[in-house]
Amino acid sequence: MKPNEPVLPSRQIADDLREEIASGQLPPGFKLPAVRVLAARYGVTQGPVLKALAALKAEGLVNAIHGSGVYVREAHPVRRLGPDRYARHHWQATTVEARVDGRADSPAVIQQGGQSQDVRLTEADERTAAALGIEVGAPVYERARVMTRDDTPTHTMTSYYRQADVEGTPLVDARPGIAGRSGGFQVLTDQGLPPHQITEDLAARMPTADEALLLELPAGEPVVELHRVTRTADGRPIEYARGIHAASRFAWSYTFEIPD
Amino acid sequence: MKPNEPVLPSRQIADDLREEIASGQLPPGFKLPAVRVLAARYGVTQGPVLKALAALKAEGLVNAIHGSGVYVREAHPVRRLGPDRYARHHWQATTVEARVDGRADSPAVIQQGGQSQDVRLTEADERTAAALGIEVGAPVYERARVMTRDDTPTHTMTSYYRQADVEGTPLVDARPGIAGRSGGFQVLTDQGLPPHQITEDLAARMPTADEALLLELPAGEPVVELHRVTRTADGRPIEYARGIHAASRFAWSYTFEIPD
DNA sequence: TAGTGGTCTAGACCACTTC
DNA sequence: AAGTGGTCTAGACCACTAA
Repeated sequence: MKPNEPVLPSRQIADDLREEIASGQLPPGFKLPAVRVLAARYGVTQGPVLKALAALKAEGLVNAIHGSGVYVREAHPVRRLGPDRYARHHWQATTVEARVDGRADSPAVIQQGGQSQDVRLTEADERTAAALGIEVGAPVYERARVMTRDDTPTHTMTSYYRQADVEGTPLVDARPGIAGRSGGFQVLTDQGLPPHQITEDLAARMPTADEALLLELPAGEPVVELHRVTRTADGRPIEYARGIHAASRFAWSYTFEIPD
Repeated sequence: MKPNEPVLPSRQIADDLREEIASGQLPPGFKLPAVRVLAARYGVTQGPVLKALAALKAEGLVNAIHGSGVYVREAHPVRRLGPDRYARHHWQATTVEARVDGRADSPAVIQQGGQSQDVRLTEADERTAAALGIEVGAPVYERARVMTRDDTPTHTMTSYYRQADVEGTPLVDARPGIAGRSGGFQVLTDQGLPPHQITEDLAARMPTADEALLLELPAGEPVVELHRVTRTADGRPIEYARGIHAASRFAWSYTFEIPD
């Protein structure tokens, strides 16, 4: 028993607001009372109120816009990622066309979301080398993408390929729209390296400052780091990719048989 | 260009400490200078220093112990979870014995970690019912466990079974140690319901207050919520489980073939 | 320009740990 | 008892937003 739990104002304020948000009394998009108003209501100074709001921001419940107000956050739909997203019929037929119109929001490209692309030749770091079965420092093509949905970034995905595997293909054409959205698999197939098997490694953590900025993450939103190694039927690695996902926007699903 | 980025003391302090931790200058377990010392060093009051420390705590980099000091957090070893952990040879042979000695730390049971167990008969909620293919409110056995490693809890795992599937088996014996560690699969096999296929759904988020308390999570540590449905070879669901994992202690790995 | 979120000072006070 | 993290007051000030 803790009979004399002291009532911390900042804690009380946070709890009250959390409750009002959960109950729908403060619906998404709703503007909270001003800091000074809340302070007066609870008979405290600004400090504790700001502390309470910081906690709610850390929980991703509210979103403060500087000179404007504090708003209840809109809930984002969760996208469920299963093996189906790699299904052959998604990319098999898709001839890789050169969309050189440059419109980043070209409907054919974005398909429920856009992406930027940045291709460069670089050297394999330790993990990339291990995944692709090459030596550290060997030349690899890096294809960095930032995926967007509803005009806000949802995740990054940076792929690495052995230089020889993709040299001269549309994949290493830096123009935006080229080989977007799984086009990579089609290109590899054209190169005689059809993808067959995928290994995905997942881990969750808090974002670095850079990641939080890039993905426009609210304070207190974790990320999921995903590492993917794609291999041909005979086990040869052809792509290593690592992505950072805003955790609240995704769920992963895997089905497998129990091994012996 | 932002030439005149103002230097916020709290930001500066956090950045400096973060850098010193990353560089190993402040190794894990090391005690940081006292709040008042840092304040004097930077020529500020306690406020900004506490704010900086709050940020580091939120990132999981440091751990404050009240009257004692602020310490650089120890890194825990990461356990990699692949399908192998369900392999038959792990539980097939393991005859389910009744370990009624009551010693929770009996070596045969803990096997690199302990677990508590709590069994009760309850009613299926919506998700459980959907997973097990039964009606909402139907009776199910709930087997709640808290897994421990190095004397600190790492994750919870709560399984649900149709009442008829496990009635009278060691699984529903609440005595600790009974049917621990995957013993559930052996029991189901004995019941003529050998597990064959598993579907796992994962999502990451910040913990609720309850979860943070139960798992002794430091501020700023996310959790991974895992839902598992186990089925027999003919697709009949026999177990639904949901677990909460301390994110920093696990990584998940899945390998699958690209579908058509 | 008025109202907003946000940072900060200077100091008081409390709770906890360590010696 | 001394030192620690942590919350709070009262008020100043700044940066941003909206009308």
